[in-house]
Amino acid sequence: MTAETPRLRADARRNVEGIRTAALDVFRAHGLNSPLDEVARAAGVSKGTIYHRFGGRQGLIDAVVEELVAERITGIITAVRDIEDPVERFESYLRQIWLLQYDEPAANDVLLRAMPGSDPLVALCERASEIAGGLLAEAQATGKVRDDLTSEDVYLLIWERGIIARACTEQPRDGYRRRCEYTLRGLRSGA
Amino acid sequence: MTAETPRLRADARRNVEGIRTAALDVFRAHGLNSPLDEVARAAGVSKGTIYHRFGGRQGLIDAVVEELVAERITGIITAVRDIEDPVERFESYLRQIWLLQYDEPAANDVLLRAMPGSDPLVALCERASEIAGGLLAEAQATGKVRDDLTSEDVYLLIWERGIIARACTEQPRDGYRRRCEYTLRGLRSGA
DNA sequence: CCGCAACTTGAATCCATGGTCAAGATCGGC
DNA sequence: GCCGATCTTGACCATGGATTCAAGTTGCGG
Repeated sequence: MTAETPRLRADARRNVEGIRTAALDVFRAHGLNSPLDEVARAAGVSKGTIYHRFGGRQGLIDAVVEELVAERITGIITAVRDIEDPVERFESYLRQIWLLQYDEPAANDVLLRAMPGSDPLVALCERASEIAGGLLAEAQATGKVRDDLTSEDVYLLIWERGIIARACTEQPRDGYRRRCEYTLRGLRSGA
Repeated sequence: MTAETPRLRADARRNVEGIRTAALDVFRAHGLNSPLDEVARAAGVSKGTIYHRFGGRQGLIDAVVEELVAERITGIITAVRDIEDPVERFESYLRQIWLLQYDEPAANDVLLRAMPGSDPLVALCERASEIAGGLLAEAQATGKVRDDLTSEDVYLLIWERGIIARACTEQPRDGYRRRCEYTLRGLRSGA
């Protein structure tokens, strides 16, 4: 694993690292659809180099996604496990995912399945979806969460938030968060 | 008012009408950002003619917006007036606006204030916002609607729905509607 | 019917982005 | 140090939409 490829020339290795770093910055700030030109500029190379080294946007994303996003999402998944109350657990999961979508455009792109070509991403999304389904079922079992809510709904609620978060750059985080709470509140069983 | 402009030649008048009609169709179907090419094709003229006659997208929009959208929105406003229960009235207003946003991309563009240059649109939006504020206040007075909800929130809830509706083309109307209900439900006072 | 003003056209320009590639620059083994 | 293999560059093409305008077409008053 340390040297599967014939080994790169020193300058190439330096560039690969520089590009990865730049991509992390740019993607974090503006999402996975940022112009590659911008990444190139940030890395101090020309975009041709990115295509040469990573084969295009998809390859570049694959090369940084783990560090960029995966740990954030798995972090939420594990953090939520410790919560006792199933309702609390379910709501906390959604809340955190929704905030992640606001805070990290790149994570948002991943959750929106904006990159259907990337295997690790798809896997991650599916894992998250399954988890959400489980949390939902447990929460519903308490009778405190609407039972007409489906896994599909939850997926779509996340999708909707993603769309919003994308457009939200200007909007203050606090209002966003509050409106998330309203929706969350609406998922509880009726009075 | 019948003939302020020197009077158009017959073919020009015919074209103006044709373009207006085509624009109504196209805008209704794909929103106010549809390529002008498409409008031109539908009208059987070249896009140059649209620029010549209307001075560009903005002018074209101004020329059709009344017929396109205004009556839909004012229709909702008046329809809602007859509802007795303030809570019901408020919720019905939101519900109908949200569905309008799904059903008519053009109306949605208007509500999203996507065209800040057009006076009648801005006026219409402001009127709608005021109405919404009033409905909210009355609904809150019953104690059945969260009193931490602000007019600003309501505006933003509509904005959020608009963003979603824009991206929603594929999504079934029914799910959209259901998720609207969830949010609506979340606006009621807590248990 | 003429002839000009009014109209229309579509080719041209611009912009922003994704993506490619021949040619020149540089590394590093010998 | 030399020279070929490896890298990088930046100019180039393509796409899709907005916008303009010179040149050609057409209505219509006289």
